Amino acid sequence: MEIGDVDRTLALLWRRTLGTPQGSRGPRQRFTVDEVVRAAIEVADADGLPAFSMRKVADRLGLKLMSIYTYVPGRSELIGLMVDEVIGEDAFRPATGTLRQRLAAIARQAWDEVMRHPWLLQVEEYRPWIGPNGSAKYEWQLSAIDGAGFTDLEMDQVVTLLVGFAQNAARAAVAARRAAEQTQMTDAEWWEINAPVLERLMPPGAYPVSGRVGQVAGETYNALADPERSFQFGLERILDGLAFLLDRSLLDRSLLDRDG
Amino acid sequence: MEIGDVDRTLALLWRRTLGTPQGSRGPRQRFTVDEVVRAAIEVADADGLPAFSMRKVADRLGLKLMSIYTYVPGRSELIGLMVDEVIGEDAFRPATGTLRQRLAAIARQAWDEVMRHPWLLQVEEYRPWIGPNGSAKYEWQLSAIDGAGFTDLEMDQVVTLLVGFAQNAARAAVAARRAAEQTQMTDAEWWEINAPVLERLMPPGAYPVSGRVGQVAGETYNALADPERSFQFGLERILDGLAFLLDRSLLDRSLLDRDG
DNA sequence: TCCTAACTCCGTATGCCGTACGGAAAAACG
DNA sequence: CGTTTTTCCGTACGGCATACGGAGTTAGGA
Repeated sequence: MEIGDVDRTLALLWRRTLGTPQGSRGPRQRFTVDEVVRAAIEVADADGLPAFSMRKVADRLGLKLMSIYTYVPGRSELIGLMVDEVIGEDAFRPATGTLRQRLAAIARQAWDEVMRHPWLLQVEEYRPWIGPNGSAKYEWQLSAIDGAGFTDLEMDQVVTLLVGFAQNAARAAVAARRAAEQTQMTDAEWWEINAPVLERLMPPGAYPVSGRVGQVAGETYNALADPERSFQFGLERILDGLAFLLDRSLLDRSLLDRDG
Repeated sequence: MEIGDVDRTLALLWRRTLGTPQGSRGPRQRFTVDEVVRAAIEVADADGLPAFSMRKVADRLGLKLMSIYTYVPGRSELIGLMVDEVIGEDAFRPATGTLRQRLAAIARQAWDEVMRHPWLLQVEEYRPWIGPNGSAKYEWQLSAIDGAGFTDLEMDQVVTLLVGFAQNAARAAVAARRAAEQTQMTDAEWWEINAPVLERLMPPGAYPVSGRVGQVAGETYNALADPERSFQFGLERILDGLAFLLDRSLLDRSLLDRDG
C-alpha cells in the first residue's frame, strides 16, 4: 500500500465533508464517485465478494474496464468505500431503553447490517479504512453503553464481543440462505442424499451423544441449523454474563468503599 | 453438485475406515490421497485459501495440473478433505475438570485449531462434508458437557455459541498476524500514516466517546486490537452467562418439584 | 487567441485461476 | 494377446486485476 494511496482513499472516504474540489483540466467524469460506489454495492449484493469484479462494475455503468481506475485506485480501495457507504445506511439514533436493551441493540444493528449486505463478512481487512460512517457507528456503539458502569477498556471489549458475536451468528444465517439459493436444494434433500451413504460408512454406535443431540436439534430446527435461534440463545447468555460483570464490579466497588 | 460426486467424496473422506479398494486396471497412482491432501494443506497453510490453487498442489507433488483431478473431483471437494484432515490432528481426549473448565476447553480447542490452520476460516460451506474427524469432534464437544444439566437442544446451542465465539476471536488474531506479515508494517506505523490525514478530515470534537475509549484501548493494547485479550474477556462473560442459565434451570426444576 | 498541461476513457498485454476434453501410455482382466 | 480401464498430461476457454501507453477533451496561462 502506497502512502499516496492512503491520502487519496481517505479523501474519497471523507468526500462529503470535504466538498467537491474545483478546477480540474481534462474532460468531466461521466459519473460521480457515489454512483460508482453504489453500482459496486449492487454488484456485490447480487454476486458476493468473490464474484465481485471491476469488469462487472464497469459494465453496470456502461464504462469500459479501465475507466473505473480513474475513479478509485483499485479493487480493495473501492471495497473500502463500499463498506463505509453501507454502514451509512443506518441512522444511528441514540439508543434508548434499559442497558440490556441498548446492549441488544448493538448486536441487532450488527446483525441487520450484515444481513442487508452479506458480502461485508467476506471483507478481510484487519486495518480498516477509517471513514465517516464507520467512525459514527463506533461512536454510537460506545455512547449506547457509556456511563453504564463499564471501564473504558471494558466498553471497547463489550462492543467487540457483541458485534463479533452478531456477525458470527449472521454468518451462519447468510450461509444458510446462500445454500438454499445456490444449490436449489433444501437441507432435507441434502440429508436424504448424505444419510444413506453415511449409514454405510459410519461405524455403528460410534457417536452416541451426537446421535441423540443431533436428532433433537434436527427435529427442532427442521434444518441443519437455526441461525436466528442461535443468535437469540447466545445473545441472552452474553447479556446475562455482562450483567453479572457489572453486578460484581459494583459489589467490588462498594467493598472498596467500606475498606477505604 | 452431482450425486455421484457426493458418493465419491464421502468415500474419500472415510477412506481409512473403508480400507484400500483392490484391483484397478490402469497404471498405479504415483501418490496416495493422503499425500495429495497433505500437500494441499501445506499450500493452504503457506498462502491462504484465496491463493490456494490446484496448480500449486500439482507443482508441490511434481505432477502436472490435470493429474490432480484423478485423485479428487475438484477444488471444493479437496478442501473438504483438507478440513477433515486437519480436524484429525487433535486427539480429542475426553475433557476433564469442572464444567467451566470443560466449556473453556471446547472454546480453546476451536481457537487452537483455527490458529494452526487459518484458512479454515475462509472455507465458506454451510453444508459440511461429514467426515470421520469432524464427527469425532462433534461427539467430543457434546460429551464434554453431557449430563451437566443442559437440555439436548441447549447442548447443541452451547457448542455452537462457544465454537462460533472462539472462531470469531481467532479471526481477529489471524488477521492481525497476517497484517503484520504481509504489509511489513506495525500498527503504530499504520497509525502514523493515517492519523495526520484523519486529523485534517475529521470534524473536531465529533467523536468524544470513541476518542476517550480509543485512547485507553490503544494504550492498553499497544495495537489496534488485542485478540487474545478479547478472547479471554468474551469467554469469561459467556461462561458466566452459561452458569447463570444452569443455575436458573436448576431453580426452576426444584420449584417444579415442590409444586408437583 | 492559442498552446500546453492535465485529465478521462479505453485497447492491449501479462500472468494468474478452475476445469472440460481428448490422446497416449500403462496395467490388469478375459 | 487383445480389450478395457485408468493415469498422466497438453491444450484450450473464459474468467480475473491491473500496468502501460495513446487518443481525445478541457481549462488555465501566455
